[in-house]
Amino acid sequence: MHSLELTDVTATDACRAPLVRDALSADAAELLAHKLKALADPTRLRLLSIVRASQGGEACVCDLTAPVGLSQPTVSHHLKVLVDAGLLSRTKRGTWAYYSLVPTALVDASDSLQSL
Amino acid sequence: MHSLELTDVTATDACRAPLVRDALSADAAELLAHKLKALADPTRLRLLSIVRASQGGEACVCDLTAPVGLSQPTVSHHLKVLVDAGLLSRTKRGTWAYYSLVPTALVDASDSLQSL
DNA sequence: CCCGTACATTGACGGTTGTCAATATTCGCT
DNA sequence: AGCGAATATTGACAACCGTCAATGTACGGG
Repeated sequence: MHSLELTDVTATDACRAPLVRDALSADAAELLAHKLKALADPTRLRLLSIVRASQGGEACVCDLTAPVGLSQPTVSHHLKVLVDAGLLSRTKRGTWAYYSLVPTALVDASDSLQSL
Repeated sequence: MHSLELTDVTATDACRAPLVRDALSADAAELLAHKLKALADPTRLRLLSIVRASQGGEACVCDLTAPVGLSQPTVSHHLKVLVDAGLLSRTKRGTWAYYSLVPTALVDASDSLQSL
């Protein structure tokens, strides 16, 4: 009845801890890391937070430079990074560019983290 | 009775979107960014995932180098980053160093993200 | 006591990143 | 048409980051 006793082995003297369930694939890791990299900067976190806290859930660049205390090109750069990562969306009205949160983006990233 | 009408202003022709609630402080942003920076790397995400998926919730360095395909010093470096960020804990047993997830660390980071 | 094994640390090197000044672009207004 | 304001893009530079080879450290077994 005990035909396949091939399992185990490797156990005794070494470390070899087998996986109980499968881990993140290299591709999935690369993808998630890219999104997290966009979030892993204090300035960008504040920009996201300010946009989220703004009336109507949107803000233009001129609203954002003063609070973070950085030059306009730098702020534009950070906003571009956030847009490219799918966290912010950009709408141009007249001369102004309004940025707002992509609805489920933060929750999605957050979920990916918990189910690592 | 209406002695200080100095407020408002700035409203009409410009963008000036007022904040509905307060945004992340610079200090809080710096703190969260530090933790996210530790997470924002594909190799470190995979290391976390493998540790989590390992039997007993722990793994030693020799279990981790092969799956990620990097040199032992590099893996040790990444593990140190994760420990310093409070995401992993290290226990030495004999010659081996066992790494395991800090219980609520991932959930905490995840919560911080959602309540940006 | 010495050897081998598991892991950490150091030093070096190329690639990436955050920042700004300068410049370009786009749009509304007169 | 032309000007000014809001934003984007470019180029440059210093700082940081991921990686490895080489070396150091600590532990267990003969």
